[in-house]
Amino acid sequence: MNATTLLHRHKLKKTPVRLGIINALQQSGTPLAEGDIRKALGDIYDRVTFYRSIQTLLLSGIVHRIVADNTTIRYALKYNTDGNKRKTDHAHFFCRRCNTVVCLNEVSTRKYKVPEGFIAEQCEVIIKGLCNKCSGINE
Amino acid sequence: MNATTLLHRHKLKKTPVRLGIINALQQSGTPLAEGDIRKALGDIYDRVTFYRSIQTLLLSGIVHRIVADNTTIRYALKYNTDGNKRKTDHAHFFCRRCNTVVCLNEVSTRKYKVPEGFIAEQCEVIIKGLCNKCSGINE
DNA sequence: GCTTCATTTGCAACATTGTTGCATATAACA
DNA sequence: TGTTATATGCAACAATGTTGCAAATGAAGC
Repeated sequence: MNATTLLHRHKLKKTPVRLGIINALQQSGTPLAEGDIRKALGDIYDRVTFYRSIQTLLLSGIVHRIVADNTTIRYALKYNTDGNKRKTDHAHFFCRRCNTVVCLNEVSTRKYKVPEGFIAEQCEVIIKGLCNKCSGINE
Repeated sequence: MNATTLLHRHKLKKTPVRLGIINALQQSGTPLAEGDIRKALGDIYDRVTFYRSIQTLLLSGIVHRIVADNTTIRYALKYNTDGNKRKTDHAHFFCRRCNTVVCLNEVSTRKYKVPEGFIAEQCEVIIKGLCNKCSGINE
């Protein structure tokens, strides 16, 4: 599904930044950081504009934010290229060597039992280690 | 186990900031943010000093950092008051209403299967929702 | 295509979390 | 008590994000 349709379905105005963000995320296999996305858009948009646009996309459920670490924030589309919504409850992998974040779409997060009186609404799982490209490299 | 012994066992100098951080975390039931800890120490130490001290405690394995959200960072002791090391692989709960973070010591993180070639070293689980104090409150 | 108007954007400023360099102060040990 | 490696404070900077306000623009109707 293309960016225009996606925005239209969510009743959002078709602005160049939003289109650019969606396209950049669609073209990238992995979740991207603010810097990556703005660079992909040619570094012509203000940081504030990026943050407001990504906020809109987050609230609309087009994009989700992955906080792998306090300084490692990535954004990923919630839609596959075929336009189907991805499973949202998947784990994420963070490679400590190349800093890449990978959506492990096939790894569902488990249900955890919380103490009496607590209400669990959401669960985030970040697995840290070495990715397939870095695990073979001697350090 | 008192703060002095803890530092001594880890071959760390006994400085007022380190002692203060450990005492503040020991006295608090829940993980604390930078601001909470520095306030508990009377707001007399520089932020840089706090960060360098907490870094030392993190590297020594006395303390661990919980990143519930990019703007919600908390620190907690890895030792119980009896001096025994806590299980480190426990889930954390983040209350979206009162912003409290709770170590769910009795909730162990599960083992997740990662794709071929990936090496999982660590796993962080953050469960978000309402804590026992906030779940009963009508909003 | 043009007008209108709500929405978006850019700029300036500020907040939070964290780091680095360098000079000074201090804990620990002999 | 003196020595020395380590800790601290201050100034500066970086990354991530937010808010206010004026100017620009997308979308819808005519």
